[in-house]
Amino acid sequence: MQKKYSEVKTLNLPEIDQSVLQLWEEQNTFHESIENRKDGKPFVFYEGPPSANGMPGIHHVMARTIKDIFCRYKTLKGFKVERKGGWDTHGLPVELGVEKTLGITKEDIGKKISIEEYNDTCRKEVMKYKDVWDDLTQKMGYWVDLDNPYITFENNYIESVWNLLKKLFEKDFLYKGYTIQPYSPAAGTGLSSHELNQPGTYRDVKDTSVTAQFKIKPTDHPISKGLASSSVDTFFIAWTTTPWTLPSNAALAVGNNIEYVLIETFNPYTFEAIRVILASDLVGKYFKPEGEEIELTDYKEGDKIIPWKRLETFSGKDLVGIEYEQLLPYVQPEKTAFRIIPGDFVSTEDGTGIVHIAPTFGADDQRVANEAGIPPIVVEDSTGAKLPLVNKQGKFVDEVTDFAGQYVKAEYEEAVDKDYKSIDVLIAIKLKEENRAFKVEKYEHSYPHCWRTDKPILYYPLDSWFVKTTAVKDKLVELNKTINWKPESTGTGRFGNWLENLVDWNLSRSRYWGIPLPIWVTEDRSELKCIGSVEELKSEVEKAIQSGVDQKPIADGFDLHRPYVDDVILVSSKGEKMYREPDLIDVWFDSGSMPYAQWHYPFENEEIFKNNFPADYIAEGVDQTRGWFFTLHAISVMLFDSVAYKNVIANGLVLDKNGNKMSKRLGNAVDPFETLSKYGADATRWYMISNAPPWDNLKFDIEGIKETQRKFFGTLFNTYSFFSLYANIDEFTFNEASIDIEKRPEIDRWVISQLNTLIQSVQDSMDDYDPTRGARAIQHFVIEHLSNWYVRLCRRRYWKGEYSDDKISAYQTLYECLITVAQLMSSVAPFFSEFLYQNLNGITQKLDAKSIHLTDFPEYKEGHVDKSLEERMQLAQDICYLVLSLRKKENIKVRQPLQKILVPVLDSQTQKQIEAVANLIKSEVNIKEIEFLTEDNGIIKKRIKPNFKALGSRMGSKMKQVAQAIISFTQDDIAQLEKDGTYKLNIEEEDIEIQIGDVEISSEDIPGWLVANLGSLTVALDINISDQLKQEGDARELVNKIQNLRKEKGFDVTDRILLDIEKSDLQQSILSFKDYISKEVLATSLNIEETVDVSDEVEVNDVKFKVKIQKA
RNA sequence: AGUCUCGUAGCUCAGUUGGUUAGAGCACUACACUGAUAAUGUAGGGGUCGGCGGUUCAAAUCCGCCCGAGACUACCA
Repeated sequence: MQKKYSEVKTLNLPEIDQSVLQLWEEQNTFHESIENRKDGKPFVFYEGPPSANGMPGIHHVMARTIKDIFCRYKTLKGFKVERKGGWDTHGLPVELGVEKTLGITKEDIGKKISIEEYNDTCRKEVMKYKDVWDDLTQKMGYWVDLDNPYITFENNYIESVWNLLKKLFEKDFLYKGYTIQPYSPAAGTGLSSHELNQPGTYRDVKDTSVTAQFKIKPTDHPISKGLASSSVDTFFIAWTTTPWTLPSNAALAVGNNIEYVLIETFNPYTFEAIRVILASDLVGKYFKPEGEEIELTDYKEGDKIIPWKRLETFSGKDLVGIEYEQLLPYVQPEKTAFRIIPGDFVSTEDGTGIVHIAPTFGADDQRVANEAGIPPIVVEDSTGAKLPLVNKQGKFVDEVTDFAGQYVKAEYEEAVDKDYKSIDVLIAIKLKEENRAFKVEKYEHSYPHCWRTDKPILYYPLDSWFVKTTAVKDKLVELNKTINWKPESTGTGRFGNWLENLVDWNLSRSRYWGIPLPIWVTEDRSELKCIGSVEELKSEVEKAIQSGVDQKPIADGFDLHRPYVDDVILVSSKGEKMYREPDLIDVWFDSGSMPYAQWHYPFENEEIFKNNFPADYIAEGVDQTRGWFFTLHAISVMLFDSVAYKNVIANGLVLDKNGNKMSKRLGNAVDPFETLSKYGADATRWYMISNAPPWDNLKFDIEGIKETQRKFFGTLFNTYSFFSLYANIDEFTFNEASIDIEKRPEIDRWVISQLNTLIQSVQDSMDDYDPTRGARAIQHFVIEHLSNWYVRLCRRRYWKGEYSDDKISAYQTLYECLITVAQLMSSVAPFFSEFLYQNLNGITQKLDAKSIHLTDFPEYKEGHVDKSLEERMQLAQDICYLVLSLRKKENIKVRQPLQKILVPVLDSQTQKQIEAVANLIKSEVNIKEIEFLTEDNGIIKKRIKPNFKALGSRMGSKMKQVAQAIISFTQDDIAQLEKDGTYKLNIEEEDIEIQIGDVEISSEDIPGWLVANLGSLTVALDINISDQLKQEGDARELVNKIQNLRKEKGFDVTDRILLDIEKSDLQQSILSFKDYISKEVLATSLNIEETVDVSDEVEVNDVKFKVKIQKA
C-alpha cells in the first residue's frame, strides 16, 4: 500500500504546535540540532537572563522570537549554536516582592526576621514563576537549553563574579567615594545611573516651590556694610523646588558675571517693607511692570499691584563673600557658613539667579560648597558618624524640632488624609509667617522616581563603591564602533552618546539578597583586601584563625551570600581585624558577568569559555541599552580588552493596538498563553516579525495575527492541500529522477527562478539581521508567485492527462517550492514548517534529516535564475490583467472564449518575450490567438514622454518648456524623431536638440479597438463572438455547472460518471463539444434525453434544463 | 528643558543616490469567479505624503522653523 500525503481538511495551527512539540520531544530535536553540527563553526549566542519572579508578557514572545530566529537560521547554515539558558535571581525586584509577601519593610530585616531567613525566602521566591516561563519557552518554540542554565545565585556564579571584581580591584578600577547620589528611601538603596535611566523614571510632578528671603548680616564686606545699615531689611532671594532642603542651607551661589539688582518693595504676605537682591534679568518674573510706576509711599496692605523701585546694581563677583543670617537655624554648622559663593552652573533661566545651596542634598551643591570651604549642615549620631538632617528612611532627624520624624516627601507616607500638609507646605507657611517667603507657588517639573517603588528619589550623601569606567571611556567608545548595531542609530546615538558622557559606575547596594562585595577593610581603612575565589577566602580565614580570630574555617559549600560572609573576619598584614564592606553589588554586574560566570570561568571550562567569547549575537529590548548591553560591554572592555558581542538587535516596545504602553493596571496587557493557544505560535511569531522591523515599536493587534493566519498560512496550507490531493491520486512520491531544469516547461522554470531569487534575498536579509525583509519576501512569494500565479495557471496539469513528464515536472516543481519555502521560513515559523516537512519529506524521503531543523539552508543556484524569464512572465501577468480588465468592462465572462487580442510591439525583443509566454496568456484569459501589431502592419498611435532624468540636468530652467513641447508632439513629430534619432526644438528662440534617448515612446492606442494600457504596454481585445465561440462558451459553462453538481453530491474528484442531459436550446452546443465536455467532467457516457427523471436543474447562459449524473 | 528618531489612505506598512498618475495588504462598496474556496479576480471610493518656508528645472525624498508622537539625556536651583 502506497503511503499517502496527509490530507488535512482545515488548518489548525495550535493543533500543529502540539503535534510538532511532541515530535521534537520524542526525537530530542533541539539537542540533535546542536549535535548535528558538532564539527561546525560555533555561532555564539548569549541569553540575557530573565527574572522568574514575575510573569512573562507578550513582549517576551517578541524578544525571544528575535533571539530564536537567528539561532535557528545559523544552525541551518551549518553553525553549531549552543544556547545556554540563564536566570537572573538577585536584586531589588525580588527583595521588594519578598518584603511584600512577608509584610515587612527594610528596617525589619535583621530585627523581626534574620537575614538568613530573609535570604532563604528570596531564594525560593525568585524562581516562583520558573515553570510558567519554561512553559512559555516551550510553547512559543524558543529553543534554549533550560536543563543546564546558569543561575546567578549559585556559588560558582558568585565566585566567578568575585574573580572579576578582584581583577578590577587589582587594576585599580574600584574605589570608594562619598558622594551625593540618587537614593530611594522607599527601597532603601542608592540607585545607579542606569537604574535612574529606566524608562518612566522621570515624571512631571507638581511641587511647592518657595522663593525664600535670606537676610543680609552686617559685616566688613564693602557692599554688605551699606546694605545692612538701611532701616529696611535687605534680603537675597533664592528659589527652590525642594523646600525641605532649606534647613540644610549652608550657602547661596551667584554667577560671577551675572548682573544683580537691589530692589525696594513690600513682602506680599506680611506687607512689610523690604529690599531684595536678585538677577536683573529675572526682575520681570517677580515684579509687575505697573508696580514700578507706583510710589512706594502709596502702597496699602493687600494691594494687588505691589510698587517697587530699582536702587542699585552689582555684578555677582561683588556679592561673593557677603554673609547672611541662617534661614532655619535648627542645626549649627561646625564652621562658618551662610555666605555668598560663586557657582559656575548658576544661570538666569529660572528662579532668581541666586541658588540655594544644601551641600548634603545636591551634587553641584556639594562640589561648590567644598570649593568655597562651606561645611555641610550635619548632625552626629550616637557613634559620632555625621548624618544629614534627613535620615535614610526619608524623615527629618530629631534636631529639626518642628518637623522631627516627618517624611520630607508626601509620597513616602502610607496614606494621607485631606488635612495632611507636606513638609514643603509647612515650611512655606513657616517662612511666610516669619517674613522669609517672597513667593510660594506650585511648580511643575520633571523629577526622577525610583523604578521599583514609584516613589520620588532623593539626592543623598552616600558611601559607595564605584567602578572607574571613566578611565576606559575612550576604549569603550572605540570598541563600540566595531559592534554591528541593529538599528544602527541605537549604537551610534543612544549608546554612543551615553558612552561619551559616561560617569563612574556606582556598584554598591545597601541590600541583602545579592552578591556581596568581596572587600574586607581594617577599621582605620588603611588596608583593603579583595577576595577573588573561595580558595582565597579559605586561606585568608585560616590565616585569621591562626592569628587568633575566633571563627570556623570555611567549609565546602559555604554559602557566599549574606549573612554568612558578614561573619567572616580576616586579618591584615599588621594583624588587625578586617571586616567586610557591608554592601552588595549592583545586579547589573551579575548579568554583565554572564559570559564568564556562566562557565564558572576561570575556575573551570577555560576552553569552553574561549570558544564562546565574545558573542556573535545578542538581542534584547532597547531598554537594556544602559542595562545589560552596557554592563556586558563595560566588563569585557575593562578586563578583556574586547567587545562582548559583535552583533546586537535592540528591539522596540510592544504596545497595544492604539499605541499605548501595555500594563496590567490599564488592563490592555495581552496574555501570551492565550494568544499562543488561540492562534498558534507561528502566526504570532510571523505577525510580530513581518509587520514591522523589530526595532520599531510594535502596535500589537490581534486582527493582524488573524490576517497573517488567514492570508499567509492559509494560502500556504491550501497550496499544500492542493499538492497532496493530486499527488496522492497520481501516487507521486518523487521517486523518478529529478527532471533537468532545462527540460521543464517555461512556467516551472519561472517559479524555480523566482524561488532562487527568494533564497538569495532571504539569506541576504537574515545575514543582515533584518528578519522582517526576509519574512515579507517569503510571504510575497507564497501568495503572489506560488499560489496566485503558478498553481492557478498549472491546475490542469495536475488533474488532467496521463502521468507524463510534464505532470511529473509539475509535481517536482511544486514539491521543491513547498519544501524550500518551508526551510526558508523555518526559523520564523518553526512549527508549521516542520509540519510541511514531515508531511512532504515523510513520503518522499528525499532528505535524511528527521526534522526540518536538522536540514541545511537551501542552496541558491544562480543558474536557475533567469531574469529574462522573470521579465516576460511579468509581461504575461500584465497582459492578463489588461485583458481581464477589458472583459470586465465589456461584461464578457472569462469562460466565454474570444478570438484574439492585439498587442502593439515597437521592438522585436518584446514580441519574442510575449511569444514565449503566449500559451499561458491564451489559456489564462481564454483567447484563441495573440496578434502582434508592428509599425509595418498596423496603425498604432504612439505616446511620447520626456525622460526627465536624462533631460533635467541638461535643460535646467528650460525643462518645463521642453517637457511641454515634447508632450505636444504629433504622431508625425514622433515618427521624425524615431527616423532621425534627433529632433530640434525651439525654446525661447534657442535651438535645442533632443536625442531619442531623451524620451520614452510607447504605443497608446489602436484606433477602432477597445484598448487598455499599463505603463508602456497596450492591449486590444477582439470582442466579436462567433457561433463557434458561443458554442464553446456554452460548453465550458455547462462543464462548470456539472463540476459544481459533482461537488455538491460529494463525488470524488476521480469518480467517473454517466451523464444524461435534458434536451434544450443548447443541444447543438453540447453535441458539438460532446467530447470536450465528457473529458472535463469524467463522463463515460453523455446522452441528450427528451426528459430526465431528476430534479437537478442547471442554468447555462440563461437556458435552463435538467441534468442527471450518476457514478459509472 | 536639551538631544535623537519618527509623522505617507480609516488601520498596518512599502517607497528606489530628488525625476512628473505616491504604492501594497487589511477594512469598505459593487460585480465576477469557484474540483485550491475562510482563497481569488476586476472595478470603485479613500492622500494638501504633519504644517509653513527654503534649495532645485523638478521635493514624500535635501535644508530651516513650527506642531505632534516616542525614546534618550539632565543635579538643572
